[in-house]
Amino acid sequence: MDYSKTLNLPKTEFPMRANLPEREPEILKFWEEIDLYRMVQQKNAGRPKFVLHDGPPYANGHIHLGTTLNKILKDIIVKYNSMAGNDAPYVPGWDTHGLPIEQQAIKELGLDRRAMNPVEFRQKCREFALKFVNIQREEFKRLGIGGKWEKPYLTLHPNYEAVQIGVFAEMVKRGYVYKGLKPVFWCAYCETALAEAEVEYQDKKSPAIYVKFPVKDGQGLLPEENTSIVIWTTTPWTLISNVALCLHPNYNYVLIAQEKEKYLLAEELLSSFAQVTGQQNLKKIQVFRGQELEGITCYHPFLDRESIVVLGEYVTLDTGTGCVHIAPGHGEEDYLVGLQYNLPVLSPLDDRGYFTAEAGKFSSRYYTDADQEVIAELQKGAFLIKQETIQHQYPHCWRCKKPILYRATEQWFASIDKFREALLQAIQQVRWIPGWGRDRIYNMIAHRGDWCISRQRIWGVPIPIFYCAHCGKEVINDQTISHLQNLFRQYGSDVWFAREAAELLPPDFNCPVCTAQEFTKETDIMDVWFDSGSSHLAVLEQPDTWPELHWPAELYLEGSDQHRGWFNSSLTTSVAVRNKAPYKAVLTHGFVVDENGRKMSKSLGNVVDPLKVIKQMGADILRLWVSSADYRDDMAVSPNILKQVTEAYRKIRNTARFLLSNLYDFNPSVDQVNYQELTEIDRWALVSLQRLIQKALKGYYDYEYHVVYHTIHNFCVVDLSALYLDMIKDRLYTMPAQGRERRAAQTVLYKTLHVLVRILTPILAFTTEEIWRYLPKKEGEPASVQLTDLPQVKEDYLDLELEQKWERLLNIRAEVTMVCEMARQEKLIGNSLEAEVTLYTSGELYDFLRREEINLTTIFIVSKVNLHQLKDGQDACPDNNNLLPMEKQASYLSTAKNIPGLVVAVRRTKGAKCTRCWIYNEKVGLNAEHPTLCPRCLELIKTGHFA
RNA sequence: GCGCCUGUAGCUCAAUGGUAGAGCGCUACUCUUAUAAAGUAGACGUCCUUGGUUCGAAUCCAAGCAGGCGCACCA
Repeated sequence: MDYSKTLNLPKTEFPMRANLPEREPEILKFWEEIDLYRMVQQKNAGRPKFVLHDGPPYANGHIHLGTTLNKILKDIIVKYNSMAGNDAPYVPGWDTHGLPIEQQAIKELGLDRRAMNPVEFRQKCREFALKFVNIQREEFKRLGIGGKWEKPYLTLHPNYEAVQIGVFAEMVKRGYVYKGLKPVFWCAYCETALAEAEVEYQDKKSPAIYVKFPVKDGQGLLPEENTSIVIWTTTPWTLISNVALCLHPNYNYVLIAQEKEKYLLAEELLSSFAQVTGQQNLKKIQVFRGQELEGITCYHPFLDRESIVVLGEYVTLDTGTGCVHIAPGHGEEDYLVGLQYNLPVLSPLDDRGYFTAEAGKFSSRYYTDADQEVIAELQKGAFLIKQETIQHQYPHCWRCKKPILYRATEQWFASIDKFREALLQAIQQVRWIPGWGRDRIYNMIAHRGDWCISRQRIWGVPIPIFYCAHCGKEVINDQTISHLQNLFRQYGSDVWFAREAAELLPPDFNCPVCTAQEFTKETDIMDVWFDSGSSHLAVLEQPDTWPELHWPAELYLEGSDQHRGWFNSSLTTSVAVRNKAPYKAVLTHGFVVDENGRKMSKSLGNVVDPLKVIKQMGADILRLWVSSADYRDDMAVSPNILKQVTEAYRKIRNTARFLLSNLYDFNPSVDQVNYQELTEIDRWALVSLQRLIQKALKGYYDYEYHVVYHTIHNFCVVDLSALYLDMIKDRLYTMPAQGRERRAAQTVLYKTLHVLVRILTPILAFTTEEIWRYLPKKEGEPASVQLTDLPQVKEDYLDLELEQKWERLLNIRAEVTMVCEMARQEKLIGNSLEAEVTLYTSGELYDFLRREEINLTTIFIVSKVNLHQLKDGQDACPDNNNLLPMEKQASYLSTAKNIPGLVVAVRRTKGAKCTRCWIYNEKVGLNAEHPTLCPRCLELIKTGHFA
């Protein structure tokens, strides 16, 4: 007879193979059909708000692994909060303005922006940006990210722009904005000022020259005759704008003589100077302290101009001569020194990098071409000591990759100094995770210069300032701004480019200064960092559009590079107009690197494309990867690592599948067994489950998802797969289907899966939904697992005494399985059910085992366990005299090392295998009708009590 | 160059200053009633390096190396 028909073997439709690339889109469709995000919001209405404000990715390409990591982390946080008693809305956003989009639009659409009218050009940029918003939106959704995708925020939305110019105006009102002539990074090719963030450093070859500045007035310290201060520069063209020479106040400068000439330079650089220039026989005449020489004047070598000696701490001695030529119009530090000494700022260059008439004989030359002319000019006057070519790192435009220059132009600035203290104080009110983020942004703010807000570009939000055509005064006030805001809300910022100034001002508007009625408008637009930096007001505080949000946000979460970026610009605008940070906490993550810790780059060939991973393995694999590692550090990814993640995924999935397959006939509403009626093994499983909940919830709470991952994975592998599930198989398969014993095990399986599926939901969004569909439901349970709440620890299940006892039992079990393995190696047994185990022990341990005796075969999963008490004084050393005669032939192991006082002996059981339950029993064969059954199975079959 | 962070088994992570652990992967074995599953066992570590503090250092300190991020690469 085939007794397997009388067993309750596992059964489920839940597929073992995930086939995520095909299954996930189905689930996505389901979520859309039921409008899951809205349902989650409804479920959480009235709960405490947890607003995670989305940092807007830039809409100019497909998503990459960095944005994937960021968005998945955000989604885990939002899903966790949504299931942990909070109302956690998520409004995604995009950064849609700026130079990169302009340039890509130009390139991809073949536009000539000079030939187009600005409104038309902006339309193309908008289309380009919106195209990628749509692409990225679908890509993010595919990752399982939940949010208000149908109503995201875009920095190009009319209302957003209106709020943004309001922020700017408020800053003007508070006196934080000024127009200044200041050197900024300038790209002559792109014809615009660049933000610091838009600059990258690359190798460049430059001429390096040593130049003589003849002393005009040595102030009694330096002789004037044939005496020069020697400077070194790698940008000869900037000499045209030279107005000073800078020395370090505390360095020694030496006056040396070579033949008739005398040179002044830093003492420490004398030898390198001699070497480079090939000058020999240099005689030291006198040594000065830099600060002594302040105020000495020199002749400009080829212009009719004086150059004065000034002092600066920033002068270094690594290259050059320790004497730095100063052109305040062409360098940040030059400019600062210039301010200190009230030096003129010369910057005779136009937007395209050509010298203006102001440059005299150099006018209309391209600035780099002027290098040679300057050198020629120096040679002509014998002011050039030496020329060489050096390779150094030089700032380049991040878009066109061309070298850039420093150029003083009229720009609008935010004066950080005016509210730096407030910024620093606001930083102290924020929780920075990890803690070092605070120091990082604090130091950054403490040292940053003024914020250059202007960009000489088209695709952005205009700086909303008018100029009186009569008196030239700039005009911006509540009246003009609120009028403009209305226009922006109606027409978007395009209106600024489409209309003349008069059509942008309130009717009959007069200049507040001179009452004139004619105006021009500012042509600069704002830095895109001002766009995204205004999002906290343009999004969080717009109840008409997003009533679910509030200001300030509970959390910002971005990569650690955003300390200088979005965290910074958002803080700046927020403190400027609200005196407070826009976020209560800031969490940062590291960057994606390869398995060797190197950054991803095309040239290294180590780039992992998330879209490919989704196609090949599924989004849940990416989500599990994000959860698997500690993101506060850099996150490594490689095919090998993804493979490992996939293995873990399979284990989790298959564990869930096994639980499901044993719940096929279980109705939680009627079949659950009371705690009091559970076996000890079951209760122990529930203790383990509580430990899982504890650890996982703490991991979520602490933003440590790798702890959650490891805890869950470990639980599946050890507590369930290796222990509990293995131990209860007999009960599940062979005992009466509806009997208390089997229902007890099923009760635990059910509770376990119900916990597992929920506690995994923030991470494995798709798979948990799939599991949820198969899970036996009680009435009233929601259609999506995301509409449930996370499990809580049930204190009643935390039986500490039981837990301790089981720790001991499992240690003994480990010992037994090891001895079984030895027996197996010796081909004494195969399946552990072929083993009969004898435990030799005494004293307390014997008493302990005696009390647990009935459970031991189940725990060890063997057919028989004998307990043998050693006599007093006998120890449990592997002394054959201690063993029963039959065990002398058996495989055995002393375990004095691991479990003192215990010897485990294993032999092949004498009984025969019951063909129903596979347990070996000496009484198999006694019944003629069922000669292959053990007494237990016989009883069940005879009474028909197995269904 | 400067600042911050990181550096434990092939991988992902643990380890109040007290004999370095887990899981995965790998190898071998077992099972065939979770089966493109499941169980058991085994091997695998100069805890980045070098100094120092300490009775004792993966852990504290210093220097260095490697990687990441940021600042600056100036003249």
